[in-house]
Parts: sequence; structure tokens; C-alpha cells
Amino acid sequence: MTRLLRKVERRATLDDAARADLLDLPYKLHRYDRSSYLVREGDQPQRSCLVVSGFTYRQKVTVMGARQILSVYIPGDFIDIEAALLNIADDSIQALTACEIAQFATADVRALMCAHPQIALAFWIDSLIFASIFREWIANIGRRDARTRIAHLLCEFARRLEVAGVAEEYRYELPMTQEQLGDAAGLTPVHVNRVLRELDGEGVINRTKRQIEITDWPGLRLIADFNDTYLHLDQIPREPQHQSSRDAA
Amino acid sequence: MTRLLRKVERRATLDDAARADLLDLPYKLHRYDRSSYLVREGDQPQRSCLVVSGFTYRQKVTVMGARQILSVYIPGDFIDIEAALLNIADDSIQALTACEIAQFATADVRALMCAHPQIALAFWIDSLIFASIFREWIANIGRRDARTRIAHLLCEFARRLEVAGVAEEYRYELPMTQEQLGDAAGLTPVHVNRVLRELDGEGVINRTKRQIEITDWPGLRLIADFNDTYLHLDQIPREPQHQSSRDAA
DNA sequence: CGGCAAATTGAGCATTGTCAATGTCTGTGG
DNA sequence: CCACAGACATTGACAATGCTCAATTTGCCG
Repeated sequence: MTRLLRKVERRATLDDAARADLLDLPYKLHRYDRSSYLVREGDQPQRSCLVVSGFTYRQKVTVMGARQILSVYIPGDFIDIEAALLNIADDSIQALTACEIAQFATADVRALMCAHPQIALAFWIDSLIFASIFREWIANIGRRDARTRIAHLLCEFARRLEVAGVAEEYRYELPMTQEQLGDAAGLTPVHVNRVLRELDGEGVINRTKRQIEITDWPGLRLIADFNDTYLHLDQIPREPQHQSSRDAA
Repeated sequence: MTRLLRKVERRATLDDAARADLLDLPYKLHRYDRSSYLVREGDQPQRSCLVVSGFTYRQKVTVMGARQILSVYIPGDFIDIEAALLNIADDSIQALTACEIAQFATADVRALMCAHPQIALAFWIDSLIFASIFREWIANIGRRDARTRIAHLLCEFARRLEVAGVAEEYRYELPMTQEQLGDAAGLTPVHVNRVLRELDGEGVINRTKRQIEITDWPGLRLIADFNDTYLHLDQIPREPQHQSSRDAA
């Protein structure tokens, strides 16, 4: 729970009452197995989810049966704050790996946000950043070739995981199969394989099992047409905040 | 200004003080010519924009010079509420047609939202719906073929314009060139032309100048794999709901 | 009527998809 | 410790959707 507090305090300055109410927010910790559903398209969810450990993703399936992954969530991400404000889920959320999820009743979340507008703003900023990432994905899938797309995904994961404190700077565990990578990039698994292999062969990345090591960050960045402005990392140190208690949770 | 009030009242129940403050929100009305910029990527905007008349769109350009349109805004849309909360614009906003735009100082918007959480929630819901549309676009561009993509765009415009009261049910003015449609769908203008022509030839739509008439809505819907859940139109007539009791907090 | 932007069309091509086989790794049960 | 199953990765041959290039037509506006 202190994890949630830390997250919110990064985005806004809280008074004591707000901090107390936030810490009092009731929640349940759930464990999900790999590929189980947290939310199904069409649900009217009564709970909002925060990733404590593990990874999840959001997806949609077309009538033709093709799947598109819309977003990947990492530890610390508030997955579906919109559950508290929209009536119906328009896509599904699934566990990418086994994971622990903290769940909050949407009614409680709404009450908290109405009582403390600063908290609402903090959550809102979070959801705006996700919206920004969605837009970058539209551009990525719509206007970049396969090689660039995959490289871009790899860069995004690297930055996000690093900022979340889940990975070293240029090396991380990527728990996605090539099929899932393809579903995220709008490509077939076969082609993902070709591209990954090519990047590996050129020496910009290095793959061992599910681990990705970026051996030439400037090179990959260039290939990827990657600019991290859209992640709005500048939103993090916005307030005169304490950064010292990095991982005290 | 009453337009803005109406819009907000669709999403939340306001008390008299909130209504008064909202109506007092200072703004300037600007006119923009076709294809002029409202916001440029990299700006640190001090104003948020509401479309009063005309159309605008949001876009990004890749290093290779390809443009991707990320969103189209129609009268009544709050274009960039995120200007009030994020530090830097990660994409540009341009006028699709000559248009009138109401602009609000971000500081005023922030103050209003802090004073009246119900108003913040209303705006937030709006931005969550746009995020939902972004996700649908990711799926559309990532996993549907050209024909389906274009049909989907046409369906989306039809519904949105109708709900905004800007167009009749199955007939509307589409002020986009085929090149712009292509930039929205991740296709080349040449291919957009072929697809449009094909749909026209099959008799599901009818084009005259920039006007689109949908002559076979069920047919187009089917071709488009279109389901309007993601537009969250059910959020509009939500008055006597549990939401209101919460707002009293 | 001339000029321009946009739409249309055709021919050839390439990036990416499809299909199908094979290789590799990991965990499990014997 | 080994054999085996199953999931995933890799590869190759071939096809096709959508792109490029380039010409031409259409429609609008002064």
C-alpha cells in the first residue's frame, strides 16, 4: 500500500488527511496465473487493479480472430482506473506472467477521489500518460516498418522498466513470446522472429532465453525512431519530493 | 460557453456553485484557418482548447517523414485537456477545416477542477473515452485489412457526428482528403482511393464531393467489424445514478 | 479559361503474411 | 538420469496485400 502512496506522491502534493485516506483505502491482494483474465471485454467491473508484481496486458480480438495487444502493464501501474468511471470494459486484461494484483472497489476509489481532488489529479495524470502511450503505438503500428516497430517496443520496455526500478538500464526480462510481441506490434510471429534475429545479428541487441540486453542503445534508438517524450517521464520529479526511499516497500 | 456547460452536465451532476464557476471560466475565442497549427509537438501549452465549430486533428510525424493522424476532433470535443496536466505536448494539433476554438488558460482549468471535483471527473471521463478510442484505433490499424479499416473509420465518424448533433444519421460531411484518411488509417492515399471506390461500387456508401452517405448501415457495420461500445455512448444519459450520491462527498 | 489540389487508374514490386516443416528448450514422469 | 510432450523459436518457399511511381482526369476557384 505504501507503494501506491509513493506512486501518488510522485504526481501530486498530498495533505495529511489525503495521505491518511489513501492509506486507509481497502483492498484485496489477488494472485493470478499466467494468461488468466483480470477483466473481460463487456464486463462492468466493480474493481480497479494495481499491479504489485508480474506483468499484465490489455487486448482486443477482431471478428476475424486476430488479437491485438493494446498495452503492457508493469509493476506499479494502475491498470484500469477507468473501471471507476466508465460503465463497461471495452477490452480484456490478462496476466502476461503470474502476478499479484491489488484490487480496490470502484466505489471506494470514486469516494476517495471526490474527497481529495489532488489524488484524482494524480490518477488522472497517470491515465493521460497511458493515453499518450496509446497514441505513440498508433503511430508506431500505422507508420513504421516491422524492424522499426519491434525496435521501438524494445526501447519502450527498456525505459519503462528502468524507471519503475524493475530492470537494469540496458538489460531486462521480457516475458513475452514472439507471438505476443507480434500481437503488440501488428505483425505475425514469423516476421517478429526474422526481425529479432536481424537485430541480434547486427549486434544491437542480445537475446538469451527471455532476457533482452541492449548492446547498442544509441543504435537501437536510431533504428527505432525512439524519443521518450511521450512517456512523460518529466512528470515524475515535478514536485519537490523525496526520492530517497526508493524501494522501501 | 453554455455548450461547455451542457457537455459537462452530461457527465456529472453539478451544484450551483460549480455551475456558476464553470460559466465564469475565462476564455478566448480563436479562429484558425485550414491546416494551421493549434499546438506543436514539443510545446509547453498554456491553454486548453475546445472545438466550437469545424474540425481538428492530432498527428505525429516519424523520422521517415510519414504522418500518422491519431485522432479527429469534432465540435464539442475538448481537444487537449492534458495540456492542463502534462508538461509537454508529444504531438501536434492542426485544423482540419477552418474552425472556431475556445481556449482556456490551463491554470484556470486546474483551479476549477480542484475546486469542483465533479467537474474534474466529467473532464476525466471525456479523456478516458478518447483513450478508449485510441485503443480501438490501435486494434483497427494493427489487425484489420485496408477495407475493414476504412469502413471502421467511416462508421466511427457517423456515430460520433450523429451523437454530437452535427450530422444526420447516415449522411455527413467528411472534410478529409483521401490522403488524410490514409494518414489516419495507416494506408497510402492510392489504396484509400481503391477501397473507397470499392465500397462505393458495392453500394454500401455513396460519395458526392466530400459528403458520405451510408446507404447500407448494417452492411458497412459488418464489413467494418464495428461495435460502438468503445465510444462509451452509454456515459451520456447518466443522471439519476449512484454517481451523484458519491459526488456529495 | 488557366491553374491547382485532389481523385483516379495502371503496372510492377516489396514487405510482410501464409503454410508447413524442423529444431530447441524445459519440465515431468518413469 | 532419460525419454517424451508441449510450447516456442527458427527456417524456407511462396503468395498477396498494399506500396511506389507515374500518368491522367476531375472539380473547384479566381
